[in-house]
Amino acid sequence: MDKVTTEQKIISAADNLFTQKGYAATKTREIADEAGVNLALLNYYFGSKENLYKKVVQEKFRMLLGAIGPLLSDEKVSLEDKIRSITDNYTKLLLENEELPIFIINELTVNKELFKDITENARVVAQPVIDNQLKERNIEMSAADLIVNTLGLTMFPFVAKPLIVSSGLVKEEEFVGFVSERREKILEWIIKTTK
Amino acid sequence: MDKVTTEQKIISAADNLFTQKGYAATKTREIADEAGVNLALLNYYFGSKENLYKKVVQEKFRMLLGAIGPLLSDEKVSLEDKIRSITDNYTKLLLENEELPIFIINELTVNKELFKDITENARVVAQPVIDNQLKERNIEMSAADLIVNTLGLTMFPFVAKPLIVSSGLVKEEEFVGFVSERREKILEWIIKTTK
DNA sequence: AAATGATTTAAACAGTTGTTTAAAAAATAA
DNA sequence: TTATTTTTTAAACAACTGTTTAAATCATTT
Repeated sequence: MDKVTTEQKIISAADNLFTQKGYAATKTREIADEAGVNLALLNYYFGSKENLYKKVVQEKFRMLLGAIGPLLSDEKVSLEDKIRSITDNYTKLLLENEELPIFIINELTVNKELFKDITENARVVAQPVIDNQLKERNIEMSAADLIVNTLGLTMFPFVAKPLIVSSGLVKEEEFVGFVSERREKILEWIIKTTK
Repeated sequence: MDKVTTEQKIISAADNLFTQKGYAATKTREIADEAGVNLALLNYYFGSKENLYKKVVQEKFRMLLGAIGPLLSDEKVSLEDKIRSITDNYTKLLLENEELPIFIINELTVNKELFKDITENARVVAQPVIDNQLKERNIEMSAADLIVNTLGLTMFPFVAKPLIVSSGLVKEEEFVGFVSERREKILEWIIKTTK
């Protein structure tokens, strides 16, 4: 009873190809082939390549922001828990979607126009809350630095994976272990930097 | 006496467009237009679009690796000086070439084939040296973590700039100040994490 | 000045691109 | 069943792609 609709087949194929090769390098005929579907059906169901792309991008954005967005601005969540949430949620998410940050960042750079409507709704209002929490505990670091450091230590290995692996710093087969072990260390590191 | 050769005009235009929009989205006619040069001259001087692209990529790679490569494996350079060199050199380099890391990382992901010959010559052999320096000073951190942390804290703001700015964490006009101030703090942070 | 080579040009080439069309097939409703 | 709508198909479309051609222009050498 597994009825995969034509729309789903197309979305899934488009997802694979767009995240792998980017917007411009992905051809509509490729998507149709990978989906095992007639070319004209892309336009029948989604109108245009650009529209199909936006569908994929919006979903990726939700994944990336939904993983931490609400948590950060919650006053009842302690600083430690926030940091732990970021590292835990993102390490888990990115292990399952290694291509996610590169795709988001690159397409955000290359296709700025296509993203405007999405990013305008994504403003994080967490800064004042975190600034307060830092002040209460007499930590002199800014919220921006704290968040960027936590995100950087967590996400950078995934973003720079091709660089890290090709330079021999971490071998491909060690990568999962490498980032998994970091997950536990990052909270300790971050706490040390605030003292 | 400023004779800019046709080759230079083409390379410069190609550099701009490739780093801005990636390989597939950049059209040869665009490059010719931006260079103010006849379309056929791209092939006359560089043979093909792919060849022209490789010229640009190799130069970018040299910039990114040349900035720290030799330093890291030098036993006479202390750990502190290595970290300081990474943050200083990269902050300076990336302030002048903000698009560099995204370009390298993305094209390394999307156009793996085009990079094989380049990356194979780029192996960093710094790990054993740094591991020794860490052991001598009774620091329990691994070389991989130390390098990834230092690179991450330094480069991540540039890599994730579109994300950081569009989320409102740091405003566009504050960005230069933000990364400049981080440059001095990163060494302190890194040292704290090793204690 | 004439001859030779390097550079530049406009035009054309063959293949690819995203999209549309009109007819066929399949699914649903009457 | 027949009628109607939805889905799928093969073919065509016009525009765009990277590249090549052959002639024109320019610079250099004899």
